[in-house]
Amino acid sequence: MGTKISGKQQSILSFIRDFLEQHQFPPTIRDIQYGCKISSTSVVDYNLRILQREGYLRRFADVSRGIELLGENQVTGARRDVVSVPVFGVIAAGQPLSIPPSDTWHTEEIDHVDLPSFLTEGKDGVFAVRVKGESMIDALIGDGDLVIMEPTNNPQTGDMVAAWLSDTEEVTLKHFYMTSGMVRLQPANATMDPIIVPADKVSVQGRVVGVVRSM
Amino acid sequence: MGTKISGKQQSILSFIRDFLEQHQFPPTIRDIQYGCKISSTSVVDYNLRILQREGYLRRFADVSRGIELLGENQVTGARRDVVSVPVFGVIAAGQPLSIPPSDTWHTEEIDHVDLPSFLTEGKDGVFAVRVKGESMIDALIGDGDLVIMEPTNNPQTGDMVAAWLSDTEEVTLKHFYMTSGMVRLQPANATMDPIIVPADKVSVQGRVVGVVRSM
DNA sequence: GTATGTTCCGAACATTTGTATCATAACCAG
DNA sequence: CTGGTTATGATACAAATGTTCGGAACATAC
Repeated sequence: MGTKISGKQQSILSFIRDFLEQHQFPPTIRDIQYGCKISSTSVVDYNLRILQREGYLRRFADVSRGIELLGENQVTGARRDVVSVPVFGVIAAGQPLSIPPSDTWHTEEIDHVDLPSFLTEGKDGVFAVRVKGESMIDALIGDGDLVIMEPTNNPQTGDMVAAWLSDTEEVTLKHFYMTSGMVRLQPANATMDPIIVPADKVSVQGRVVGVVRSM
Repeated sequence: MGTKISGKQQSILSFIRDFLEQHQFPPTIRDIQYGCKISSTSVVDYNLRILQREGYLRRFADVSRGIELLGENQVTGARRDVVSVPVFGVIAAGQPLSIPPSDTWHTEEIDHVDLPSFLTEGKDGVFAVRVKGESMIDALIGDGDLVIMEPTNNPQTGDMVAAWLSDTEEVTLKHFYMTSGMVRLQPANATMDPIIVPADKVSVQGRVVGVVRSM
């Protein structure tokens, strides 16, 4: 930001921020006028133009309340870095994880948790599962951890996936490698042996994109 | 919420949510009209009244874009389930972790990350440290993980703490037990041996309250 | 069928609200 | 002081936008 801004501009900026906190929409020019005890709408407009030129905010012409705070000033911005994802019951070694159809995700029955957006960036349909038991310690995942997953049917080589093994009837979290009809599931802990099974005995239920542990 | 809402109302609601995501202000009646392919503004108004009556949103009479989403639907707003915490460099086995004074936390030099509030609930002065290296795998913590900590000098028995061992000059994350002048540091992995050292050779730098892993 | 309530339509209306204009004051360098 | 830019004021205008209203279309119950 090139220049420093005047006291009046500072006051306008923080008024907009406060207004945005209280209501859920930006103020009008006149809201700012009264809020900052400015004598005329044109003065507000004048200063808003400067604030825009200096990169503090963005305006939309002819749009009522068309003010968007930028960068540091963003009030909703911090909250915008958050994504609410549904939590589907528990995942344990001995039971498949059932994923409800996505149109039911927003009912009250399903618990949600807010996650920082860097966990879900670029992913789609992300959901979370609570881990029960110690069966996934080899993936550095313990009892009570929240595993963040992205649904997928064709994982990339090396991805950590939640895989259902139809032979042993269990879910496991391992790194995925596909080689000529066979699937190798490699524990994150290198000292442990991989599982190698025919591709048709494995169904991948999702790709692990993150883990959250709370103590 | 008492009644179920119609498909059109559902569509209006999610349009508002999407609009709020993209811009930083709610849509006008006509925005909704075109966005949801509704034939008249009065129909939008009609359905908005219902949505308000059912508690999905709140409207401000005669105020342009005077729509506020409520509860579940809230995109931006008085939502406080997120906390922004500072991230202090890296923590590695071989180096002490230096915690800057708290009055410098909000400068731009320091990286921040938004965390779901359930991780920091009831805690004070929470900060995060990025883990480098595999030295903490016995605590189910891997390379690149983000460890969330609460500063403390007198940890409770059983807490997982970040401890600096002055003898070996290293930081380690272990469960803390104090017995008559001696401190026992117990790895989370039960098969590994605890470290037992005199209390004056240990300085506890913080209590681990959570872990976040992103892949 | 009739009756009744809900949902929708189109258009007109009234207010809100951004923008433009012009004049004046304040400031600053020369 | 004098010319320039910058900041302020008051007001008017036009576009954006919420609201209203009579009636049509549709469903549901009697």
